[in-house]
Amino acid sequence: MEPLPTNFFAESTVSTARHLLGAHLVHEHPAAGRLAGRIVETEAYTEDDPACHASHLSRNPETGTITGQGRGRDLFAAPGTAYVYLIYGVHWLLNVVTEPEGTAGAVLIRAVEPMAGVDIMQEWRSRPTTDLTNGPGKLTEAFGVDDEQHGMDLTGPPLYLADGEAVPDEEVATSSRIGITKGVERPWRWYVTGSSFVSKGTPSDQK
DNA sequence: TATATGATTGCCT
DNA sequence: GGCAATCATATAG
Repeated sequence: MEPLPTNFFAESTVSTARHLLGAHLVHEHPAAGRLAGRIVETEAYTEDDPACHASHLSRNPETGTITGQGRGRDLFAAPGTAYVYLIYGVHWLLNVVTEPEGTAGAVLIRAVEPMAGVDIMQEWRSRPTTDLTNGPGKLTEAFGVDDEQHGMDLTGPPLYLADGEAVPDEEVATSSRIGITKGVERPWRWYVTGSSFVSKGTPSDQK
């Protein structure tokens, strides 16, 4: 199980999100040891996407200067960089920055299937196994991820993405993204059908 | 400067 | 099913 290389994340955000299904999220935690899970749900956010944190920013192609302030600036970082942010003042969400440096984009890791360190995850979350990592805010708690990991390179330890068995198209479904109010029509959520670790959210284009 | 909102979750009725 | 938690950032004034 090898770490995914930087160029894996340099391709388009949308295809990266699709191909991240089946890959592994690994955290070699300094205190708790090795935590790992198989990715079963992702979402894509791109530079021209109204739902993206970088949507209100712009970049001068000549100078590379980014106009505007805030966390979205970090979406222009090098591919494979961790983008971790606080949502609702309560939960941390983990993204992987995509596209070449200077172009904004990221894939949100929404759900994983626990593979290693389940006992630790259970200790930290005190919930049933199937409710440990089946949501973006849940898996960061289970993996011990917060703003300490923001900006880290995810192509090597301690926190990284590793290859896994590819998920065939027959086992992959798409939908609109969950919990957003802008860019609702874009079908940029991918998940593994039949996995009991996919999040329970409702796609934003549904009632 | 002030107010509203969000890539969510879990507890309460 | 309803809603509070809790804060960074966006947007209004």
